[in-house]
Amino acid sequence: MPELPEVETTRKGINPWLEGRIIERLEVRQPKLRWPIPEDLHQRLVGLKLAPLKRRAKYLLFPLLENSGQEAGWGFLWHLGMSGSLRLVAADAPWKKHDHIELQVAPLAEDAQPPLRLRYHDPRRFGALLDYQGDPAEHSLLRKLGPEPLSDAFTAQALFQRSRNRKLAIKLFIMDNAQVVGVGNIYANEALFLAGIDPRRAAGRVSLKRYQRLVKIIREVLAVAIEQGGTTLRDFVGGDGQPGYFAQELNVYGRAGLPCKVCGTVLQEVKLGQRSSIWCKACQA
DNA sequence: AGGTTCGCCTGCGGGC
DNA sequence: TGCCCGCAGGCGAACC
Repeated sequence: MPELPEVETTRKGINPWLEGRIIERLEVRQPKLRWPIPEDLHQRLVGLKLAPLKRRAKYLLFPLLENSGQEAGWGFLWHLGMSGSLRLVAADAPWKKHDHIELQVAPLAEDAQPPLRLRYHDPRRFGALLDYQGDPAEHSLLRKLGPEPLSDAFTAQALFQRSRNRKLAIKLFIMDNAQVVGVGNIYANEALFLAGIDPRRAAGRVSLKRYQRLVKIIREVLAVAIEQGGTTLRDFVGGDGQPGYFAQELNVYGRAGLPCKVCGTVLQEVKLGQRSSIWCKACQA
């Protein structure tokens, strides 16, 4: 499932092929994603120009410009859900099962390559494609989001303060988008292992010192994953390469019942908020 | 308001 | 080989 590093890698990978181009066509074969794709979106998009793609949390943002280069005052956002991927394909690429959407842009004069199209593939259809008006940060889906994990606004101090008296498990606390965005199940498990914190521990019972360590680790893990994403997911053009997991070594995720890579103790598993949580009872407390 | 559960989906693996 | 079932999971919505 795309976590923040995959979304960021996608943004970097597809932006060079889209930025500055005029939208010629949006083909929606399956409008039923998590929310229906607005019916008239395809009509309203044609003729507008794509500004540089942005990202907020796991949302890809596509701000729009008038042909003149002036801001259009709106744009669209794209969430990949659990199984979504965006790839650039040749114009004659056959539609595969679960290919739902294609965006076609006009090439720039200086584009050497034949025009490519952005194809959205999403078997489980938990993704979303919606328009936003004005400032995307004001959109209802983005408005209440916490800080970006790689920004200065993400601090141990804030996490510590906001967690006081909270009984919620620390793992669920750091997965709460209001505290920090982009920490999905995989990274929550991995970060807590690296920080030596039991995922079940009440967020309010985690010391400032441990939050400092945790914040540092979340930053490092995500930064490394984005770097590696640049390697493993470099090819966004052609091919069949469904973006997979990061090359990064996983210590606990998917390893319940296997020995801890550090101490050999059998890794435990428990459900927290319906998501599997794996930890080492010897290394994490 | 904090905390918990549901529901949207398809692919996959296990049991028979 | 095929069928049924349970499970996975981001995250907003609905609930207590």
